[in-house]
Amino acid sequence: MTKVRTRFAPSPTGYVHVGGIRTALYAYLLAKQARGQFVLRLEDTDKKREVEGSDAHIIKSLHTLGIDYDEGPDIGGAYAPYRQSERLEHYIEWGKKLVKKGRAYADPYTPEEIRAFRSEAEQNKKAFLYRHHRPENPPEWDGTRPLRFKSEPKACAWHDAVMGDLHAGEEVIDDFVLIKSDGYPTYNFAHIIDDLEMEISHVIRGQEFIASTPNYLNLYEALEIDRPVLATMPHILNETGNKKLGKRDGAKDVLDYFRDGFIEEAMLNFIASMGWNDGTEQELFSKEELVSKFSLERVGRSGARFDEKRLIWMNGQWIKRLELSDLLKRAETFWGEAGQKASEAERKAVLTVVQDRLKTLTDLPNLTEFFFTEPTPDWKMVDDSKQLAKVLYKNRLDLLRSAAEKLVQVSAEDWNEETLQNTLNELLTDTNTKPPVLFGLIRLALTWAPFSPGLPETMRLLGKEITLSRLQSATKSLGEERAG
RNA sequence: GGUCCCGUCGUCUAACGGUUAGGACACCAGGUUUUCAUCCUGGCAACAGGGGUUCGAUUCCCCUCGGGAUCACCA
Repeated sequence: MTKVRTRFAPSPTGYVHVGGIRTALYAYLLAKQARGQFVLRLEDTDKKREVEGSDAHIIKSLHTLGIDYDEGPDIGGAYAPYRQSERLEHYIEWGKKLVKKGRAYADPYTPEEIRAFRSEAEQNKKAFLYRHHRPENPPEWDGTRPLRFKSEPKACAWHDAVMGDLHAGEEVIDDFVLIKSDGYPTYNFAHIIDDLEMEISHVIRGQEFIASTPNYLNLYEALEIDRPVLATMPHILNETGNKKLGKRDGAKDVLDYFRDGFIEEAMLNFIASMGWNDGTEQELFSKEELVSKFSLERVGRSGARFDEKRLIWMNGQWIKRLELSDLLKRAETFWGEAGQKASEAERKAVLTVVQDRLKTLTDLPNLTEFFFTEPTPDWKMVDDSKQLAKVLYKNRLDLLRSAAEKLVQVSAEDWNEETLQNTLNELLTDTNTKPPVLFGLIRLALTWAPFSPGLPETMRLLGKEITLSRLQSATKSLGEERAG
């Protein structure tokens, strides 16, 4: 097996969204699976579009997700530098080689002249091709004019590891710019040179590059070099499914998902499964499993929509599988105000009872804050509940009082889940009430939260004293509610 | 518009000529003498359309329709 080297080559023009991450992830998986290398290369050849700090942001995104590269701009490597702006002499050198071979020439036209050619072609309803205006005696290339590729138009067919056999006619072949007048190469040229020099074996990229691939093929030929394996990913579509996911349309920065309480296992699993599956009915894959099971052959050819509901479900699944100590660490920045101040032991105890219910870490305050601080009664929550809304003021009062009277009899030593459960059940018969009503009311009186752990668990953790005092303050607030 | 790619439940997908078209998310209904949530069980729900090829097409071919990408001194 030849060695596998893949790369992720973003341009530092901002953040990375899930589409970009998926491309990076697949390249990473492919390399790791073959015990090859995954490299990060920054394609910063358009200084106009460059966004300050985005290289650090991209690096952080990859680190956060655990997509670790073996070589890159910040860590170096045998093929350094990994920033295209630092490799300019390489492109110039190859450009000169092409000139010498008669396969590249300086562009003598001004931008205005080219615009004129273009509009003329458009008026005649013909596709504009620069090569129709190829100059007979181009000036010498001195670096101040664009260097253009002298293409050899012909139909071509090639194999793509994901898309299968692809083809295109000669009408798509043109004399594209290799090196711009500012001395920087275009993507079209730079990526080919870098992939060659960095010995990249597999190029994994988005569908938007299919259209220009025939031109790359033409260039590989002119350069007389072997091309890497090409693998083209279908796009990830936006939520409405009518467009490729893009920053302009509000595609989120992947780092935002972490801020929103998603964890890396879920993100990786979810992103990988948009367009890939192993053919079985398995839904949950760890990074290690992805590395061993991934294959380009099983990547689908049609675009996938981003379904956040599924991500949320998956996140809950992964949170559930976390070791408690691990969850504690990850939850650190997500606690509510009071939870923030609680001791580690308290947090741990609370986490134990809520772990199964967490979908995202941002659920934490809602689900736990009442354990640490006195909740504010909100009778609207009672009225919003189908069963509870029907329970009248007097009955509410009676139920809360009976609950307090009954629970006060449970001794501190017996304040455990089993006893509490039994006590609650007795209360059910005593008051001749249906569980949804009695327990629903007590749950709210104790937590005033939209959702919470089981009642006996909650009461045990709260302790006898707090449980009783909350029942009392609920009773009191009910009185005030009525008066007001 | 030219060129190219794609088309299975609402969504992510399995199927590589013969299946009651499978799973998951979402949704709905029950259950766990306990609410919300979790969990369990069940239900709803798809081969874009039309022609071929074949004993037999979701699967192969053609056309139509639909969706997307791309046509820069951006990547």
